[in-house]
Amino acid sequence: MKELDPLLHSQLRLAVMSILMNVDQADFVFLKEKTEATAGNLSVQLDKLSTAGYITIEKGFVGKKTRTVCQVTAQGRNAFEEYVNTLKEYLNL
Amino acid sequence: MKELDPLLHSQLRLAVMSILMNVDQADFVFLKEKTEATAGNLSVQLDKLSTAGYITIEKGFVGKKTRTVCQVTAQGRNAFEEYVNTLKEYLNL
DNA sequence: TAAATCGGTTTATAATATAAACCATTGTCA
DNA sequence: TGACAATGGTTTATATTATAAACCGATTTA
Repeated sequence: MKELDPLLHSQLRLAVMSILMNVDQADFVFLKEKTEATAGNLSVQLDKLSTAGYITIEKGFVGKKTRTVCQVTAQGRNAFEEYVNTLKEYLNL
Repeated sequence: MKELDPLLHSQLRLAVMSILMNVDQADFVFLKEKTEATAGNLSVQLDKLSTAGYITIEKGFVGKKTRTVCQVTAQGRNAFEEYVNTLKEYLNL
């Protein structure tokens, strides 16, 4: 049985990736609302995804407020698809 | 976003459940070979599934050797199916 | 200007997964 | 026979992970 990418096999990170796969880009606040995660947890998991090269994180401003925008990378997309395929074997889909 | 049953959202436990869903019953040695898990890890995870009521564990003998046989329960079956459905939402399947 | 809010990050803790060490019984073969 | 390996596990210690709590600087609000 193939290994399930441990970076994706985490509820919150998977939720984030799932959102980013459909949305082209999303900011911190949006992800927080959608996933209902705490800010701290989200921050940590975003870092991990970013360190792995699965997403990019851009910190900018909107007026005077900071804004953190995330986007899935090609590598992240591949990893996600591979994860889905592996999972299908586990689930008999 | 719905929660993913944390008892199933674990690589080894998911692998075990996946096998048991297709096989009516399986013994410890078989599960160990199929999943390539260490005996200790498998033992712990089987206990958790059993404590949760997702599988039954029967210890018996074949000749003089012990034999531990596992089977998925109705509750386990339901949980697995629910898990699959929830996951589909994450993966857009 | 004090207090609350926004948008986060850092850090401490709880939970989880995993492997290493161990145990009892059985087989092996010198 | 008696030492040693193998089988079929369990228990326990450790590494990893997830999570929330505490914190921080800037901004708005009263």
